[in-house]
Amino acid sequence: MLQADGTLDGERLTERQKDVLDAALRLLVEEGDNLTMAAVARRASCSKESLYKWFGDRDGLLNATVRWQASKVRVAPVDQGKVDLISLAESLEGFARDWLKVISSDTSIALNRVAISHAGSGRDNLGAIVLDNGRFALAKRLKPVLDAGKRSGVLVFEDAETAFRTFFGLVARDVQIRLLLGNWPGMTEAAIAEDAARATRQFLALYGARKTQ
Amino acid sequence: MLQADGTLDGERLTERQKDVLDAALRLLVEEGDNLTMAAVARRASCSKESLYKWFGDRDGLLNATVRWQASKVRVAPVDQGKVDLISLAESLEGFARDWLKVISSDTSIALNRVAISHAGSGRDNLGAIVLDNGRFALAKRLKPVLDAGKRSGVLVFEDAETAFRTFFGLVARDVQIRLLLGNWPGMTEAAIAEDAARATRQFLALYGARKTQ
DNA sequence: GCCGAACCGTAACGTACGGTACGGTCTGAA
DNA sequence: TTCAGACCGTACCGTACGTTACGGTTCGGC
Repeated sequence: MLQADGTLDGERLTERQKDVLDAALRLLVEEGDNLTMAAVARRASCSKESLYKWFGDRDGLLNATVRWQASKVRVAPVDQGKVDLISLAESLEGFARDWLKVISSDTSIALNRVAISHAGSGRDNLGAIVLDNGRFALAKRLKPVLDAGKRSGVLVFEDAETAFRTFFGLVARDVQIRLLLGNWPGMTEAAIAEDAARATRQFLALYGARKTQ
Repeated sequence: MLQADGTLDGERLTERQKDVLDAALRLLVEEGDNLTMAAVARRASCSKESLYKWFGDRDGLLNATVRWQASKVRVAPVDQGKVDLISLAESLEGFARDWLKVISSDTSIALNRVAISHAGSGRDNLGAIVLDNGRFALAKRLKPVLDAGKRSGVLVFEDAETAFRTFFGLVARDVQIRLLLGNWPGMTEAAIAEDAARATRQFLALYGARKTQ
């Protein structure tokens, strides 16, 4: 079983269980929400009995799988040393690239799909987990950068939250919803880079102190 | 049965069938994808046999329901007469308000959820239908406005598609994905108006010819 | 009034799948 | 050697639900 408090959860998992969750995750990417307990057991070469012993029930398994993937994506905080405009722009562009790469990845799409499918039905909603480790984690990492830019006079805004959300919108646009709905075969590396650059340029045009360049 | 060609489809439906689809739609909003044929029949006061006769199978019923709702949202094209900046801004703001109202509505959330749940599994993907009548329909209505603004010198851009997508991103930001994932109790009328105004302001700051005001 | 079509309500069928039980195997400790 | 625990594989159970079948009712046309 997995602890219910929403705190750190990568712990308390044996290596075997992690392997099983990896198998479940791969299966989730391939088959979507209509995976069966038997299929997971077969893929992971474990017994259904063990699945139920470890994760309680199907919802528990899905929950653990989502948490397991989330715990893998946790990233290091960024350095706030440099605050000039070009380094800030580079930082923003990096964030944009990373985010686009994440939301266009197979696993992100699969996880968001299953979380959306279960929205408002499962007792513990996967949507909150996905959001916490996706959009909200991004905000938590990006806001210090924005604040640093504001303190150093490179950026000007009053509310960091709305500034972040504007950046978010400029980066993501309609990409995520289209991918979730099955549109678009997938974004190439070049398209991601171009989109990130454009979004950064537009964001600086809106929130940059003065167009020094 | 419903014709398979993706053309206009509000036709070929008797009033009775439309009532049934309305009932199915309400049930879809309430219960999500886990609605049962029996529940639809009970809610619509019709027999399961009729459901199967009219719509083939469960997928067919879902498909018809989505198409039915889509056919109801079809809107009139906008007038392109006025092209000065303030009327253009008003027009954009109206689009933004409408779009925010749509994506935060119960039925839109429910339809997107079921379309996402079935992405890549159902033989006819609901995702395409939802996109065609949502994001793509919006683009088709908005682009003439953007082009008119460009011709009259109020807006300056090279590609209408990317301009539209920027506007889309500025309006929607993280609203839709958060709603689909179960976050946010719902946007108030005031918040929608404020967001629409902000998005329009930002879009004009990026694509307006010169800040005449 | 009679007939067939359309339809309602309900009962029944088949099956996929969540969940459980159980026998067999391995391992590590006493 | 033996015992306990963890685990695999598989068979099994119960049920929900998609799908079909059928008797009864309404209704429009002759």
